[in-house]
Amino acid sequence: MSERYDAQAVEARWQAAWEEAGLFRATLSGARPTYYVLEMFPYPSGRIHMGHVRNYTMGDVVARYKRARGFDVLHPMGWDAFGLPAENAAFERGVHPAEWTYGNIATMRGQLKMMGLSIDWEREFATCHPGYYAHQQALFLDFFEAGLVERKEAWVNWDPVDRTVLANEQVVDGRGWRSGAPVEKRRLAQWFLRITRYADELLEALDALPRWPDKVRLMQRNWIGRSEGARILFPVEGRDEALEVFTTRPDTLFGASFCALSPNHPLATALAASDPALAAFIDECNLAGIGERDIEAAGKRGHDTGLRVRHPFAAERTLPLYVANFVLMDYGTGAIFGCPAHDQRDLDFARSQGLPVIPVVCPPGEDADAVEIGDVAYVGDGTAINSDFLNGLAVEDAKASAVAALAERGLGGSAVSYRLRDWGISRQRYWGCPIPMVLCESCGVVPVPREELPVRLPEDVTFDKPGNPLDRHPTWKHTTCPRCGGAAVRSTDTMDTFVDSSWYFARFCAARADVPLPAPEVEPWLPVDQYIGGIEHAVLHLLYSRFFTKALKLCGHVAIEEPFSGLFTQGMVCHETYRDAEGRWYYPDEVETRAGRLVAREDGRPVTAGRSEAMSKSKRNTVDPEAIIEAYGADTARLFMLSDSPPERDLEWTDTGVKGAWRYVAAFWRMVASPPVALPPPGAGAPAQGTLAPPLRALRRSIHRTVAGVTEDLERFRFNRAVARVRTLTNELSAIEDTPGAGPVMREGLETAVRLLGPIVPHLAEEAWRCLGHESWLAQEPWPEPDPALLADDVVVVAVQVDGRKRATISLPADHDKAEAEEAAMAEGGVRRALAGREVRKVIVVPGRIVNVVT
RNA sequence: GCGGUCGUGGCGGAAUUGGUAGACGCGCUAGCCUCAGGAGCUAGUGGGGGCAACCCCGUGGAGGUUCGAGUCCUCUCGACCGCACCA
Repeated sequence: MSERYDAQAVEARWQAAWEEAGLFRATLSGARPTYYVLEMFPYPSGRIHMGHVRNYTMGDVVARYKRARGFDVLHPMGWDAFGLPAENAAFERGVHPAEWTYGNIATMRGQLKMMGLSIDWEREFATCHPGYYAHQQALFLDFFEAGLVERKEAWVNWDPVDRTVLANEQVVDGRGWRSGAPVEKRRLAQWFLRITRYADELLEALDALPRWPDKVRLMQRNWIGRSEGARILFPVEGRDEALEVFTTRPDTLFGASFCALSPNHPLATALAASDPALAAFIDECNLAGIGERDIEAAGKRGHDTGLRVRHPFAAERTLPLYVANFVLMDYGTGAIFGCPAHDQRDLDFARSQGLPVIPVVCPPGEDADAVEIGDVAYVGDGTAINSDFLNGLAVEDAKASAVAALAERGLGGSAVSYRLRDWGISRQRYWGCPIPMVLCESCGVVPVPREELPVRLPEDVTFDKPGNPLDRHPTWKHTTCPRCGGAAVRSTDTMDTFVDSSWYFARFCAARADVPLPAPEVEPWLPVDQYIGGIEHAVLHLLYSRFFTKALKLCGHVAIEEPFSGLFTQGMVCHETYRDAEGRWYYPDEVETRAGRLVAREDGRPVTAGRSEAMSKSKRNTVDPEAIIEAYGADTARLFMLSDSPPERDLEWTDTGVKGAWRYVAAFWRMVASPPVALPPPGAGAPAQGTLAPPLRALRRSIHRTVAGVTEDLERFRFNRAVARVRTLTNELSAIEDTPGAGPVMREGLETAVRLLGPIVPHLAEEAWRCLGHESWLAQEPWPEPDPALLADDVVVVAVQVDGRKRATISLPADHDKAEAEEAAMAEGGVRRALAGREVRKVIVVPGRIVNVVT
């Protein structure tokens, strides 16, 4: 008996050998087709987690599989290395963000290498390195020149204690996450990328991404939120201006009973200057929490400006103009007309203000005179009533007529509005890519000359005070204006880290090039053939990358339309949670079972197991990948990651499941190291089917069917099924009898299984390949091809039903006809018994599938 | 509220896409073996009935279409996810 499989030694040996041989270097042979597989690169938080293991295992399976299929494969890795946690570490522990980040990268690189990933490490980069962000600044200038960059005032979350702008996710219950101070809405000058310019393109191109999950495309569609409607002008009484409003329901215009402005609408601001009560109301709205819950709690409130606007279709009709808390400034025009009868929000507001409710759409089949609106607005289809020239028209026709009439009067026309807003990329932080712009008192906004790039982050910064270290650095921001030569200041904003991740996929094609994206190196690889990552990036990262690709194309950097032609979103890795009576969380390795009860390992206090949830530090339900790899080896971890659940679904991490994966690894090794039958030497070729005994013939068919099945499963990302198939084959091989001819079949079976396992458990497979007497790299061996002649059985088993219930199975030649099947079915005892005393009315025969006898 | 996904043994899941439900694995049961290991081997394992051959029930629930439904349709219950005053 051979000794136990020593995963750690085997894995370390092959990892070193692969690296030394440079097997995974991505090269453009020109002769083979290219394939670019990419997993979302990690944030260097400190250590890899199980989500990374799952993500990178899947990507590695694809990379190794495609290599075996004859592709030149690009499979790179890098680091999404800018971001706030590095600054928090600096603030809390006094370590410089760069030092913290590069230290984490070193640790995590080592951990990833332990996984045996077939990555081209020569292309590795970190986005915080000037060699990367220098090019990002150049791209920013290109975008600026192309008119895609804009500096404008925007409402932001301002933390008055930390003196910084906060992202929405850093505002918890209306307070800054670190200072705890109530966040204010402030208007500040910010840098924006004009993603809205591409709103329609980004929307329409979703249809050209068939290899993206429907769910993601739908989420992006909703995020862009295109809606068609009308722009309407309401002349303001006593003022020489008109209020512009966007609506999707111009057909309900005759039901209007008020207009309302957002608290931040310019007209509201202007009116507030001479109306202290209004000013107070607006302040109140801006101070109120920005969370939806807060708004819900506040209810619909408004302040009557005293102004009245004229109805565009009936000059004699005027409507009150309010400022209302529920009107959003960043959607449409920041002002609405309210038709309470057919919009729930307007109805709520109208009821609270005592405004009239005029039904103007009659639901189908109802009497126009009897239409009444209670507490629920009618938003459905119907026929226009109480609407002058629109009366009798269906909703869609009424919309068209209303728009035409508005255009005729010069009081509006059709319009499209989007939920998508321009991308504010300014962050008042240190650890990010500096925005290469200078602000000059006389010249305004001036780009930094290209020869001065990169604008480097200063290293001598302090984090002991709140606010932006770049802004308070003694010298860094002071510079001269590139245009007039006068004193000027640099923009002290850095870029949102989503900018960094919006083009890294392209940079991997030419990671060290001295221009951002040299076409000869970049074009053969792009777009990414298969992108893999978490669903949490369904909108932002993936939408920004799509926008960036269009912008890069506009500026001549790439020729592609879309960054990722295939996208796969994997599920999360979950684990049970453990808490004691006081609500304290415990890590899985801090609890154990004693006398059938879960207790804390340390003090034996009882612990209850809660539901399985996504692994997170806060719930302490994480399992450290490195510990698993040290205990069982990377192959076991990889196998488990793939085998227990479909990849798009959440995976429940269980210790027993991991042990099961380990058992398979060890058992497979045992079978290869000491096979149950003697193997002929390698290279003898496939055994001749005709000479074999029936069980060996069947086994060979099974081998070739497994190849076909696993191939299809891998192509379709059904890794769990692929694993199940190889396990089935392994079970069959281990049951082989020592009969004449068994040796060659066993060799064929083992070699096939090893090749099929290559992408999944690469170290075990490589070791087994050598053990079987080969001297080549399994990692470079071609994928097996099934023999088509062996895919079809010569005998098939067909179920026989009587009135739809299975009564027997019959064996038939594979090429049987209907009559044959019917005859065999009728002869079957179970069928005859079930038919006793009944009259056969019909027999349905689907050859190879089923016989159904109907009585 | 709007949009979406999903409900299959004790558990994770499979089912040639309308054709033998429960592959593969975990767990469990019984037995064997042993240099007592993170073992290994054999058999069994949806529920119920029967000595047995077999029979009945069974894919969240209720209907429907069909020779035939886990799969399609309608309603319903439940879980999860995304968006959320988007005019």
